Amino acid sequence: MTTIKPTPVSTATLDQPARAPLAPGSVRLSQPLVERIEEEIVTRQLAPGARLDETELAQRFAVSRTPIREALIQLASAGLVELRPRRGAIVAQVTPQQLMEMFDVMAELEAHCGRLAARRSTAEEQRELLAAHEACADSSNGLDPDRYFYLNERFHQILYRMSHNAFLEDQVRHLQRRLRPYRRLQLRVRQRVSHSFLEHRSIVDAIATGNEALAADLLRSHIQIQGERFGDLMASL
Amino acid sequence: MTTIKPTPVSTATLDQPARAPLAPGSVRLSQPLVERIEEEIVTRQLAPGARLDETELAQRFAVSRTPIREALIQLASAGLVELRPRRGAIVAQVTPQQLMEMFDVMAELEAHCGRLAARRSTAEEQRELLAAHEACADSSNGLDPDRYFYLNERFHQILYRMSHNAFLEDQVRHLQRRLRPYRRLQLRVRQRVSHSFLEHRSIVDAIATGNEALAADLLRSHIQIQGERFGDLMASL
DNA sequence: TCGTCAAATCCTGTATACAAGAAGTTTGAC
DNA sequence: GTCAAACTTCTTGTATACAGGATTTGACGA
Repeated sequence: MTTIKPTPVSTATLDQPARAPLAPGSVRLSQPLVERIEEEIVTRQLAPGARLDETELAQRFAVSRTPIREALIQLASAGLVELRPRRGAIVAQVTPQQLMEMFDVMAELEAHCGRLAARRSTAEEQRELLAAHEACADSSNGLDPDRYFYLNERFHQILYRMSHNAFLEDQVRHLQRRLRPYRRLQLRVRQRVSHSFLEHRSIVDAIATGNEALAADLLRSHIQIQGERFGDLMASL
Repeated sequence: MTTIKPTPVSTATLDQPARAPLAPGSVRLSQPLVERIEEEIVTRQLAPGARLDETELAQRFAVSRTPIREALIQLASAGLVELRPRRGAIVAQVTPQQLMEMFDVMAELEAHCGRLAARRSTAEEQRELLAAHEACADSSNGLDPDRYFYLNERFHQILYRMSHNAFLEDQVRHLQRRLRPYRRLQLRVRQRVSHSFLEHRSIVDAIATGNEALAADLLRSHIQIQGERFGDLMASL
């Protein structure tokens, strides 16, 4: 796995990335509906544990039960919904334990992205990453965490692409999305935004200088902080 | 992430593991049907690129199109099937490039399992792993690769559990299943079985002595070999 | 002979109907 | 008054019907 991918040129936007054809969970089928429900789960409009009545959802979204069921199955596959046979669907309840486990895997995957990015990324991509980092500067004072959250997500997504491993990119993006509400809360912890911004700087440098081990370690720590400082996070819920 | 999980006691069998409630893709809904189709895909009865006609499948499995559709959506979420809107489903075509990418991620995840196992596993679990390794001995001469394949899978699954990270265990098991047909082929490469067996021995030792870095490195190499020596594998197709 | 266009056919996506199981309620007995 | 059992109601899981888009087939023209 040391060869450089021939065609790193991706025209995908960050909001609608060109996914690999095998992208897990990227079922392009009545996608708007899935995304609408997903949005309500991610934003906590539909709280964890809430029952997802098929008939009720069907009425609310003005469709029949069939597409609702199919959407719920997709969301269950993504881990956002729990399907209890013959007893209906509920919004998945994530325990602190599970959350820590997920952050742990996330840290490992991002670390690997960093390692591969340091090994394979082009100068052009590195400039792009730096630009994304610098774009965060204005909102790194912690006054507008939502804006920083968005730009931070952008920064990481560029990093994923730089791994030149579309499968890895897809897996880590899925996890990023799934952890979204918790990452968002995390940024409200005191000083987290400014620290995050500083850490990004070192990450950019490590990748630019091709320091694979350092890039991996920095990214692992960068993500793990969110998992370890977990008391703060749970307290803010 | 250095704390040890309090309850490592798992009564799950290897064939039907007790999955975490958030287990991605573990939608327990008409599961037999999903598994039957999955089996045909994994065993190449349904070859990559083959059209999956809903009506035809419905007739063949003696159900209506509805459960078939729901099964296909689940399989698409798992990456085994590609759903092309309004144009039907086909068995996912995995390019060598994608396969290498998947093996790369697999190597990283298994390496992390090894690291965590070295850190957290109990003496009891380590004995279990050793037993699973020793059970491979009889079929490590390469004369019965299918039997070794099964025992090898068992060995790795015990390892996953030893990470004490149910989410990681689930993710890596999914990938293991998805790469199954290719791993199977890999074992037919000359000397691979005997080498694999020897590598397991070092892995067991590294974990037993709590050497996290070594366990991770050994496992990474152990898996990467399968991805890297891919030329041999493709030639055998 | 090959390419193009059109009609017919097929298949998917969605709605709806129905049956079976789960949950909730009421009634009866102790 | 409390507990249990049976009944009612609700919800899920599956079958089926139908509409609209995709594909295929056939004919016509270059």
